[in-house]
Amino acid sequence: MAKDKFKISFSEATAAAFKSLYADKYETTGDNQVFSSDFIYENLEKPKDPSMGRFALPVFRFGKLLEDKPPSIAAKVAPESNKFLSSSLNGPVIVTVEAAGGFLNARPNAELAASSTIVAVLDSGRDYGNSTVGQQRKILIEYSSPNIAKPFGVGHLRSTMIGNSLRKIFKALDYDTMGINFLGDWGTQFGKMIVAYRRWGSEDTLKNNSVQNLLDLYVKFHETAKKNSSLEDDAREAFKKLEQGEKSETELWEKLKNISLTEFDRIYKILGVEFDWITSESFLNDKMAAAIARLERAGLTSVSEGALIVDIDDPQLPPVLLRKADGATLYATRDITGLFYRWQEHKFHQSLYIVGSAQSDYFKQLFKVIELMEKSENSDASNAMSGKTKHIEFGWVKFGDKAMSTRQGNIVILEDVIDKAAELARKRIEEKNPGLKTIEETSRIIGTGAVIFSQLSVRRHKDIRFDWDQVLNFEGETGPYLQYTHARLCSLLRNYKGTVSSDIDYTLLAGSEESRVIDLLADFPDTIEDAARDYDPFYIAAMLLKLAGAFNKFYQRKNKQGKSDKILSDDKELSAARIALVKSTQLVINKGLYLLGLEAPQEM
RNA sequence: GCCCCCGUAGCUCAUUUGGAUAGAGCAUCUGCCUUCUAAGCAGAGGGUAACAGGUUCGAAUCCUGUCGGGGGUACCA
Repeated sequence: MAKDKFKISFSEATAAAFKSLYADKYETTGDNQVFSSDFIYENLEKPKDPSMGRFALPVFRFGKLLEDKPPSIAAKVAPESNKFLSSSLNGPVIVTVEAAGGFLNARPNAELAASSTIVAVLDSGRDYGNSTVGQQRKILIEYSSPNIAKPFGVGHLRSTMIGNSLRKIFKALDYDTMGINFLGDWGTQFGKMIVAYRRWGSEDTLKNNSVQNLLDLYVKFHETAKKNSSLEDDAREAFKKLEQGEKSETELWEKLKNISLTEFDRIYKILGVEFDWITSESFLNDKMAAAIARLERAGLTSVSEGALIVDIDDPQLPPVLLRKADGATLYATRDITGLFYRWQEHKFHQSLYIVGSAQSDYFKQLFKVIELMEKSENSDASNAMSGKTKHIEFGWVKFGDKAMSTRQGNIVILEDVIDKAAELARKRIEEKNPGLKTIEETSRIIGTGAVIFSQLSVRRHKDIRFDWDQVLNFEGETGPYLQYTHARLCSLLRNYKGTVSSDIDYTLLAGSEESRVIDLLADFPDTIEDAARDYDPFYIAAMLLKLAGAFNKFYQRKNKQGKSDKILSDDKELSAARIALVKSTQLVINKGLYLLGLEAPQEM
């Protein structure tokens, strides 16, 4: 993480202040705790209320060490810190410290903060916020991974958008990222589809609106199977034949698969989602035997009730099935095989699975198998995939009160949602900006923006309730609000006649509204790293909302006469300074939206 | 039964490794466009953070228990 010069100055001055005020304690403690500037730097926090300062050091925990009361410590240290801060430099004081209860609140010199931030943003442009921490280490990210022969529902959206965003985030941090779409095109479900198609389907089923028809078949299968359990046996039988390469099953499967692939491709284009590798379960068909053999060699397998299993020696988790009693493989078999393959091909630093939390036990099992196997093989840690795989889980997308379930037909088709949102956006544009030439494209950008953002604006582990009214609302904490702010920034830049430059009078940007915007711009690089650390794009979404809010507040600020205090005016110096802030904000919102997977319209 | 996750304003959610007076948005109400995009801004009301204990200088956050919701629990993926 790039060190912040304001925080460094504060930490050094404050460590010096502690040393001089508590010299006796320093003698016994040495350069540790509050007497170490590094320690102070590491323990800085962000004040809850931004008006209290940009960063803060809580001193409560040092009460015992210093044998003093926290408010008293803060009250003594603050002036001493300020003394060091002003004496150590010839130039202006770059940070001022203020005691507030048990906190030392620090505020960078507004003018210096403005200049260092804006220079950094304008110099880096689109690269602002990027870093080199990844050092080109390889990260595999598996996301989306829908099942073929089912429509792309809102339930798949969460994995898709989190993964798509993480891929961009890790790329920005100089990781060598690889986005993988692991399509579910194998397994008993295709036995089900084959059985259902033979019973109720026809050539017509595959023609018009065919994915919807496939869903109807799938739902009908499960309805019927409730009453007639022999259907499930038929499905298993059909899948077994497919796995053995029987011609008629294979041909039908190919048809179902092609319909879905075309469909998914279209959806991903609409969403702007990209992958580096689109693969599928059937790709692993000829590699599973070797994978099973490897586990057998490692002495992990046994036969139980006719099935080939790995007992993972955990009372809380069931064994992993590799082969069913009828000889057919399971999802776990293919996942393990796929992992072997990915390791062999890519020797990844990390491999992430963006999959719902319902599967958390499953991934525990999976990773345990790998761990046991490598232990048994005596792999040395540097050449082991164990410990490098991670299940990035997220909450369910609920519809009504229930989880969305394809089997029960309780599913909202993603494209319906996007179409509705885009339609609504179009109406808004027709009312408000009827001259807009790119109305078609722009309404689509806004519609998808609303839908995508709804998935990323809640922390990953939480369940999301899918609510039409909420998704179709474009006001407040929404994607369209960010896009609107971006369009507004672009509009200002179009209206400005001069050239945007960071060579401006920074004293003109020292107001509290400007400072708030600048603080948030300065936080952006850390926010990207936070998002990467927790594998959660939410941090970026939340920060952008704050930034947009702070900017809009500045934009609509009124002057003393109660008139709006315009960004652009006859005052050339002032306009030049403000437009530099506008450009910086526009760049960061644009980049942030990009990292989330939203497009940023110039006009709307 | 056992295991995991969740419970914060009427609703949807923040509060990053425990920190300051628990904050936003939606909805409701009140203001603000003859000049930079009102998809905006300003303001009002709205809280026993499910409940009860515990740890701590300090708990929405950590621990224990209770209640409520969701998920998982070998031949689905």
